[in-house]
Amino acid sequence: MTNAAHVRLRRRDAVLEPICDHLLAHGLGGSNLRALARAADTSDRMLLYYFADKNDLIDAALRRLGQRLADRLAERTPNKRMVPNQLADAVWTVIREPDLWAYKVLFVELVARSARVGEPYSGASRAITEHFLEWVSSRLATADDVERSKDAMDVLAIVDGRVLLQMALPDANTV
Amino acid sequence: MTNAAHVRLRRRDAVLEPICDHLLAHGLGGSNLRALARAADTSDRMLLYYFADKNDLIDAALRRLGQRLADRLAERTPNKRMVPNQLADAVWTVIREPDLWAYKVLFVELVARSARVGEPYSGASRAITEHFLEWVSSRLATADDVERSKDAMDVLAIVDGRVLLQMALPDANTV
DNA sequence: TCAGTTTTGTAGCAAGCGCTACATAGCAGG
DNA sequence: CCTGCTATGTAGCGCTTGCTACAAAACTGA
Repeated sequence: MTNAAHVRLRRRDAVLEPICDHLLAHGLGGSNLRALARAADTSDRMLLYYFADKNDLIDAALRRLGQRLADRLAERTPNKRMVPNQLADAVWTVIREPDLWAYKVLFVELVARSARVGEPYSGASRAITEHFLEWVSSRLATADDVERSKDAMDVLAIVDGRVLLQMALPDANTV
Repeated sequence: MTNAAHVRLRRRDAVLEPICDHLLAHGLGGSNLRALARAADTSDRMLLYYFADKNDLIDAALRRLGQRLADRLAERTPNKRMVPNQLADAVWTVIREPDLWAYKVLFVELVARSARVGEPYSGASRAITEHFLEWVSSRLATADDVERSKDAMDVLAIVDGRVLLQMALPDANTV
């Protein structure tokens, strides 16, 4: 019956939200099935009923987090097209707010894993990055398409570079 | 007797080299005591004889790796003082060579852990970063001291940003 | 040679992990 | 009410991990 499958999908979807929050708060390393189940007020047994395996669950959660980050950024960022350096500064300013900062910390962990472990991390990190790049691109004033996508990569590199430095030297005089 | 302790220290030192290599090749996540022992042609039992515990071992290895990275960079980089963008490009060019690239991948994993786990990762990542900053600073043409150390942070941020982007999108047209 | 110390091997513990087998409870249609 | 499917709890397996207990070997100084 299609209805049964449908209910399962809705449940799956609902459970994903608290799991994303747990992921943000404790990172990939602090997210085993039992802890995630507790966060979602269910059991590890049920998580593996909704999702094929842990990778499937993590993949879904990470993609949703990518979406959430882009949304929150869009909300808090001036809605006009800018020059690369302007945009980088704007994003950098917003992203240091504590709730958004957690996304970037998680992202760094994700990229590290994607380089070592591969799936599901590499797929998710690629998707999130491309998604982010697209959004950055949409806020850039650069006219030429090719040039604009290059600029977008520059913006992302600038922001991520500062993020990494800030993480390594938490109390350095921030730029 | 001092001699015994001395021998132990030498042994400790010798064992560290292959462990660094293993760390570079397999990352922190792929480095449990048994694997590290195999790499160093000894036993986990002996590693815990030379070092207080795993954290102690990892800490020592990471600090040595920081030293090694700075040395290798110095070898392959023009020995003259440069403007920030010049230096960033020079470092970026060198660091993409495969053997040096592994250092940066490991560094990203390290920073991710330092933000979540704390010691020994935060101590090591701070030490490595400061060491690196000092070296960058020594290659900068900037006259004023304060200004130069700011420039050094810029250089590091630029390079690390490109590293992270490259890791997330491995087959993107590199800048 | 012998006592005492340092070094090393063997074996295994306790905890955590992803995942599964099995049984039950709940609910649907006939 | 009965039958069959869906949903969920319980228990635990097999594996990995950091670390340790214990004893034997190897060495050292007298």
